[in-house]
Amino acid sequence: MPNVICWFRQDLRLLDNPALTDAAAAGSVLPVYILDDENAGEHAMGGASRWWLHHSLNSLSSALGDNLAVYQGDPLPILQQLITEHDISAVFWNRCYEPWRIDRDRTIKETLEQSGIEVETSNGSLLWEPWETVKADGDPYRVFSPFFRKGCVKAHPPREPLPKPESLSLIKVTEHQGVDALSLLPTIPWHEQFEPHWQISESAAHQRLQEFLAQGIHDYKEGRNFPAKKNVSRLSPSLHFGEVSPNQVWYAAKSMHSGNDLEHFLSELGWREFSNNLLYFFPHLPEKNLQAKFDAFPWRDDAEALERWQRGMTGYPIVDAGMRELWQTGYMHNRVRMIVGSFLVKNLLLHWRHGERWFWDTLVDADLANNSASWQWVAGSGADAAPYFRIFNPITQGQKFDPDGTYTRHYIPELKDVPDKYLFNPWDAPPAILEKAGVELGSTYPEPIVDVKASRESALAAFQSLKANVNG
DNA sequence: TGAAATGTTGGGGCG
DNA sequence: ACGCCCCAACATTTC
Repeated sequence: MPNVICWFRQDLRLLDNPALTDAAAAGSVLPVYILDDENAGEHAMGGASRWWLHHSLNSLSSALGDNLAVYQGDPLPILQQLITEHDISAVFWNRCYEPWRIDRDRTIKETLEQSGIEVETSNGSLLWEPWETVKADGDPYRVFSPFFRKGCVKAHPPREPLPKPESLSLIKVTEHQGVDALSLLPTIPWHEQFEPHWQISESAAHQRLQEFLAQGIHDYKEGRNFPAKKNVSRLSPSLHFGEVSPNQVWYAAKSMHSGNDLEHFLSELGWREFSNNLLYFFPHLPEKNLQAKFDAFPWRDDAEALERWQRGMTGYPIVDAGMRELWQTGYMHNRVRMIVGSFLVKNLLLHWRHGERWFWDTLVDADLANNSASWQWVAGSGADAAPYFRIFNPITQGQKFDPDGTYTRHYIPELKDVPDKYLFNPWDAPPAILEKAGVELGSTYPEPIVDVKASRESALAAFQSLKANVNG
């Protein structure tokens, strides 16, 4: 049996792992993980993601009998050294789709092949790879619905999940760094509050999936809008790191359900595909407006407002609840992501990149494709984006989607005794009611940072000026 | 995967 | 019985 490497990246699982399956069939497998901050540049993993990765790597290594060889640095020389030391004849990995990884991996593949090493790459992370989903004329889709219906679902069914490799003969390496040496945990114990909210392993991801399919998916279409309800899957971090594959989720959901709730859930997987598709064809998506006319947008520069938004101190309870959920759990419910995003961009008039950067650092599910595509969607500068005039009102959004205040009061305990009627606009409450609730605006909870009505109007004016610039 | 302004309709109170 | 006004409840338009 030849010796081969299985290079784990965003596929930290044993089931439905094409690269691992192929490697196991080819020979004795040296399983490797390499933390690469060198090639990532400004897209190096954020803090919350590193915390997740720390636990996920420990789980994976333990599932491999503590045989995962862990390194840090530029992967090419590390792989070359391993190839020499262990007489490796082939390297297997599942493809990643961030521009910097594509460039890096292309170089690695070419270099290794030139030195006579076999390199085999597979699709382990997407239902449809970007180059499969182009329009008839070869251009990529820019609108979600036709992309998903025609480009994806109609084209061909996703690959069916693979079982765990039948036999897996592992090569033991003792001189690697180990997970702890990667120093993935924050030095300030910010992450300790994450712990109660997450179980991080391949089997935990499957448990989460099964629980969602048994319960949360019922009424998904409506219930997913309510952050206090348990109608969202919360699988995003596991999909990002690959503890579960989209193929496994896709087929498990289809085998158990049908109808509207299923269709809407599958289309959320579709948005993940769409984001990856956009990033692939528009590699500057994380930095540059997809619609160039937004380059002229008169963003404000206001460090204090940004910090109040980050800390959940804007004085708008539904916004602050979301931002505090993010800080405390590494996650935010999707409805609330849209609300806080709209607030940053359209009420505070701060550049969407500030939001993108903050989410990148604080989300356990931070994903370059999803994060940048979604921020551009919110800002209106992206593909198939929310039109610029779609500005969420944080008061009515709160009243609509957290009607009894369960979610908001959980994250904003200082407002827990404010009656529903004033929970989302406490400044309108009669002084006696605030006093009774133990609230003193400006002291126990902030005054609103901006007036929604006025800031909405200046946002519309700003977008209007953009239009004028383009037309003349 | 909006919100606000404006328009329309229809029931009820009232002279 | 009738017109008029008010206003809620929708519907449409506009940003």
